[in-house]
Amino acid sequence: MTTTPRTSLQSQLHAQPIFRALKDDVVAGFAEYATLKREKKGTVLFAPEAPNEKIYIVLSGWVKLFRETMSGDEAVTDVMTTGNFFGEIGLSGHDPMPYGAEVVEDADIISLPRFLLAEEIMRNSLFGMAVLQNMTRQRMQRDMEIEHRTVQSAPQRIGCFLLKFCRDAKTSPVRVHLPFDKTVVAHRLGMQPETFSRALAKLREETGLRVQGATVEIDHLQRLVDYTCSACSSSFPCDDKKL
Amino acid sequence: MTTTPRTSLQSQLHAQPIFRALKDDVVAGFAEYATLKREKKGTVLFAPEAPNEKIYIVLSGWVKLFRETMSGDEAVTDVMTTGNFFGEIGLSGHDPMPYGAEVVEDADIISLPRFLLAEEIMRNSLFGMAVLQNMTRQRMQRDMEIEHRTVQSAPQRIGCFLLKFCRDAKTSPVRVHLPFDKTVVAHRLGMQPETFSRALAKLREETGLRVQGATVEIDHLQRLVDYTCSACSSSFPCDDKKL
DNA sequence: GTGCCTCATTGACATTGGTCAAGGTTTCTG
DNA sequence: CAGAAACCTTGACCAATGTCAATGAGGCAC
Repeated sequence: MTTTPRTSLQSQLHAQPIFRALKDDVVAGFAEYATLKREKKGTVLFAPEAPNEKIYIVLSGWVKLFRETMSGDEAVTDVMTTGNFFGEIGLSGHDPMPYGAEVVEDADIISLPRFLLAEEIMRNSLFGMAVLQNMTRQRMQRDMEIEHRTVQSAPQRIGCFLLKFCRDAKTSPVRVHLPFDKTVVAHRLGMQPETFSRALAKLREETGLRVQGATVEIDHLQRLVDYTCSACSSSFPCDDKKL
Repeated sequence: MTTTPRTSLQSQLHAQPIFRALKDDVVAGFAEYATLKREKKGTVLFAPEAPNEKIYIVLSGWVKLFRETMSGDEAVTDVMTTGNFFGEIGLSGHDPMPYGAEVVEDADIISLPRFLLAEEIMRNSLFGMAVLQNMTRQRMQRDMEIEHRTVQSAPQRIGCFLLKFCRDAKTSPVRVHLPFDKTVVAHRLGMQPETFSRALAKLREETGLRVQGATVEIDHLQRLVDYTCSACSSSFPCDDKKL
């Protein structure tokens, strides 16, 4: 709702991982066209199939990317947060977006016209390479996701999800706070909310963690790792760091 | 097994979609380092997690990309054919490959060192953009795949797979020949061979197609489309053309 | 604080797909 | 052509997940 002064916007932009290596004047140029907005939970940034000329950078909060069938079923392909960006830079012209984006937890989001990035990619191949690497990583994450949904059980997928928030903490007990609604987590993991609920209960029995609303306390990290990562190609501190 | 003369290799390279716009001398440079080999079904080009410095271009035949858990379960993320290439250009240095590649139908494959492409990307931003677009398309296909595996039933996924080979043919009846083993198709679609068998039988009842070994005759294309595409975000001639 | 609204859980049941085991078919090889 | 090997299908059974419906809990507005 609020639009911050240019200078602040510029420094926010420059702080972003993808833009960090860019020269000041380039980022300043971006800032000219950029907008920072605070978006509320539930806001749809763009619908699937809608034409869209912008790319979005998440400063805080969470945004889910999803696809939707005609019968109303939805598949969540990713949930983005601080430092992530999305919006199909590679797409030509007015092509419709292959997915939609909805804010699932109040978020600060910068948007800027796609063509600016495209221009800079053509001008600065180092930047182009960085964007390419980011896209490669996204593709790898999708591969991972396909693997998970094929070979992991529902409780294991939840375990895997929880472990992402335990990267640093090597020592149990760890306390994790679910960053968005359980319903969204469920869909993010490719299951129904009811299944999520039951699967979480099973995970609790199986690995001795405790659940209190959106807070999960993991007393025996190793037990969770053993239970979860046995059905995965990579193993625990599985660094799928996003750019 | 056979290594063809440079000149032929060069023209083969130049005929590839990604390289089409490159200058002759650049392609000639690639050809210096490239190798063309005929690979037999069953050959593993590289194992998951193995370090690998090459990228591969498929001239003919089929190659599956897959990930493997420690317990031996496997998830096929894609199956590549004529004109496709793979091999993680974005990856830095000696990083291990996030997937493995196995020939599933005798194939002619060109391989060339990854660094050549990386160099050309830095030199020629138009080429870089082409590679970026290719990677974007790959990411989009993965999104699609995630959607399919989430919202489509097994028979529908098979229907969708068959329809990919009916792009041109607008008029039933259409005859489709499965390009590789049913077992591989099954895993490509995220199901067990047994399930595939039964699901195909169901699809036959449901849409009136006929199956004879690896040959499928679709008498009522529209019926298949109706049955299949109702559970998908895009609809029939769904052009997910790969670069 | 009361009431409403959204989110979460639970139960009962249906459906789908996976697993194990056996038998059939095709293809390759000598 | 015979035999082997790989591939495919089928049956019986089971486990996992989805669906529908009802109930419960937490948070926000007034």
